[in-house]
Amino acid sequence: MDAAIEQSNAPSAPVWAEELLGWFQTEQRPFPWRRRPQTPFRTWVSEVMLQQTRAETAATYFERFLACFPDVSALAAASQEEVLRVWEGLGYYARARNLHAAARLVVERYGGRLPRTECELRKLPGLGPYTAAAVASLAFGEPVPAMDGNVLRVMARFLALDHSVREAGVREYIRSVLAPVLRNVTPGPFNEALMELGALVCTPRGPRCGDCPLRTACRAHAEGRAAELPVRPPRRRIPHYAVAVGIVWKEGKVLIGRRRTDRMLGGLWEFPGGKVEPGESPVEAVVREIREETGIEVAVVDRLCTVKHAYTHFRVTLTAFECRWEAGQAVANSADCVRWVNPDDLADYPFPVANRRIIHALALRGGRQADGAGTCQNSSMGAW
DNA sequence: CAGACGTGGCT
DNA sequence: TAGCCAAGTCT
Repeated sequence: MDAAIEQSNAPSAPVWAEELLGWFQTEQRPFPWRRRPQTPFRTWVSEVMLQQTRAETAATYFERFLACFPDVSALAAASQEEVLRVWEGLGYYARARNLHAAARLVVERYGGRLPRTECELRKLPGLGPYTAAAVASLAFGEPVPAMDGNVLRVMARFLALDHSVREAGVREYIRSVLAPVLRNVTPGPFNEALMELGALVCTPRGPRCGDCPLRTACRAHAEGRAAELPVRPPRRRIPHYAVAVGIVWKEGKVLIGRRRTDRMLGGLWEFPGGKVEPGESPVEAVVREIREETGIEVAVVDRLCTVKHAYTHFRVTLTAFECRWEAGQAVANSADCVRWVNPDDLADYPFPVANRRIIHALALRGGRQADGAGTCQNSSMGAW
């Protein structure tokens, strides 16, 4: 027909974008952050929780977190420790520390109101390229693409890109494709729809192209290689460490230390201990590590449990020993601070999951370690 | 820019 | 079992 007439119309969204929005309307999952009230704060919290985290996992934490901290003011008024306690088990604890710090900034600098633009949001700690765009578009309707792992994968297939989406140039290209579309759709739902499509249909492995609203426009599908894209870099092998930790008893209390905030698991508490060095037994290691870390002398009384745990870039086998304080005053040589606490109060402190398992084993064992009670009678000690 | 940074689920 | 993966950010 007459192309000139078509061009004279106001720009409209491509057909595939409308198909996507229609699909999202019927197929989206009912997550708590999609229910009312949809405040910017709730959107922000959900986006941070969803970083590198399954939506089902984030959902359970989301409800509890919002019950504890219903708005920016409540979060800003809380202590970092309270926030970490609620975040415990969700991982990537820098997210919680940054979220808390950002809430305080919002109260101090923005009168308790979240900034409304991607550009301003980007200045807050914990809001990177993705989250700033996500909050700006979902909460405030700014027409900017929110490009998370789902969107990058969907678009790498949609456009049949042969280069890794980790390359900055590839991301910029995808942005250049999406940016004009965003101006002709409702930005929030469109961004959410693209992510939901990646989560439900255009999955990393075994994409369900038969159910995809974009299949007629998808280049990878047309070429029969949706499952082969996007190209992935090879994974590195991760090391495995043996770690020994001590539950050190003194006058009915046990010793814990808080990890420095700039380290892994920063701000969380843990039992003292450390890596078992080559040629060293776990018992020798725990005595040495506790001496180095806290300055006290301990004697190993019993083995409590062994916990295997996989972190992102290494694995550990943790062996926990019950120990008796022998001499010295505990000081924080490597920790942020150390504290003797009643074992019943361990529930009040944020601990990493591996340490929480040790606490669980301690509770199952029952009883208390009386001072001076318990000697190293276990005949299997030599095997440790 | 590559590596650090958690955890649980699935294969 | 061990690896891969899940709505990234920071340095």
